[in-house]
Amino acid sequence: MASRRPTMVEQVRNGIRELISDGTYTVGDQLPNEQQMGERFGVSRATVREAYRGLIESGYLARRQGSGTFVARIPQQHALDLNLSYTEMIRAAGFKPSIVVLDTSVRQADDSDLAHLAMTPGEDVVVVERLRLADDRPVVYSIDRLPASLVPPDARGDGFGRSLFGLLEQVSHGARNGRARIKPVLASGAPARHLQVAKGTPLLFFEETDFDGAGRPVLASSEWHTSDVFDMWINRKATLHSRSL
Amino acid sequence: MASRRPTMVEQVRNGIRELISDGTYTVGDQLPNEQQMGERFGVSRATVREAYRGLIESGYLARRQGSGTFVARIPQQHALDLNLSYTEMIRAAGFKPSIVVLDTSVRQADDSDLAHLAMTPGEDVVVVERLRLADDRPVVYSIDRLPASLVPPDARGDGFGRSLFGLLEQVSHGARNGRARIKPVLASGAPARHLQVAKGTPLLFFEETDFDGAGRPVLASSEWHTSDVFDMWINRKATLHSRSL
DNA sequence: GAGTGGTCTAGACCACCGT
DNA sequence: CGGTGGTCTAGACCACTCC
Repeated sequence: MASRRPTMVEQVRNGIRELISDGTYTVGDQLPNEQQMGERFGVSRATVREAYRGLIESGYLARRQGSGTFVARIPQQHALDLNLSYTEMIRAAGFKPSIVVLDTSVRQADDSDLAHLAMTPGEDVVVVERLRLADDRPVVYSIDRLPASLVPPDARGDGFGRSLFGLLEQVSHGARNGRARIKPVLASGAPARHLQVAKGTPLLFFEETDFDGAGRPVLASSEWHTSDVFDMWINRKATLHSRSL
Repeated sequence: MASRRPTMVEQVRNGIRELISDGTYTVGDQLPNEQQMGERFGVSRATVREAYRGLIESGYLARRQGSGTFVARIPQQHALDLNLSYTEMIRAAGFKPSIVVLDTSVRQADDSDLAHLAMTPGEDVVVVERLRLADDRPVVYSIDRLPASLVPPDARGDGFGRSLFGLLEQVSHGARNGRARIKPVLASGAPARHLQVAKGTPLLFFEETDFDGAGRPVLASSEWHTSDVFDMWINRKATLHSRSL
């Protein structure tokens, strides 16, 4: 796993991040235009443009045609659409994140697994039940499933006995994008018990599938979220939907 | 308001959409590579790349490095992050959308308006209370506020008496992106009554601000959503958050 | 009108994927 | 290995915003 030489775009992107974090530019400021920034880093305008694009997509910058590129007014670190990692979200919201593994097991894939994880009948799935905490307050109770075939062969001894959790961490770091169905529900049973809320408390329920870079499903999760510790955000944008499609 | 000449990128984008909607390529198919598609439309590779990029961002296509560009497996028309228009979402989910205006009024901006809509004390806001239906079943009850200053001068006669709703339509079509805080709540009061659900039914509550192309807030909404008529989706993606920012 | 981002070209080389 | 997308350059002109 030799570390790759960073691309020009990455170098420029990191350079810009540094210019912001060291206070050279701050929230609301206009950045140098694409040409000037290119000269500063010794790259072409197209390269700066690509670097800016990435920072815009992750919410750091905002572009306004005809006027300039600006440091975004609102830090959007814990928007659901820009982050797959609850650990990061909790940290970005200003809390200390932690995770408790409640249970781990291995079983045969059921119909839901076959559908969500593109598995074939008879394959095994690994199931992990976890609780996430923000400053020791429970905020997410989740049941995660992943194909056992994603386990490296050398870790498959005695029924995955050792660290299913480490495995899951490894898999979830490989996840690049996901698709969540969201739904409001009333707390009851295990979610209510683990999140330490009264039955009937409103919770957010997510049914999510995460995919790796190649578009393969690697993780299916059912998650129950409390809403009182920190806010959940979604960035929305209009896309031009053609009538013909 | 002369209609602009479509750019090459737009032409290519529409051409590709047509190739998909007429069945030349279907879900899961690999598209011609960037070079070939460029030859087909008589444009450079960079132009095709930009067209592909837009279609990927709106969920129609998926790119896999080293293998190709494909028609996305899953139509994502009614994902919350890719669509600002509930009318479109309802339609995409296969229902007939309609809207009932329950009430319209004008009042002075309160503190919440000042904060969300970047207004100055003493300005007026227009308030519209609406109910959206999917095949005549109520699905969203909302209270929308917008700065009265967005009303064209010639429509400002007698306290905006005529069609506040048409005005809101006009403004909301100008909205390009938004930011929603989501929260699960229990139905009660006006939302329960208008959505025709029992008190205590779990609802999704959105507190949303929408912005125009220049980043100006144009619309602040409080929305209560039922979850039983159609599903709400969020597309999520991992973004590389630097530790320094 | 000056300055900005938006589009576009032609060509090059690299990194990754599958066979 | 061949084919794909990913990166990068140098230069040009257009469209928009704001003074």
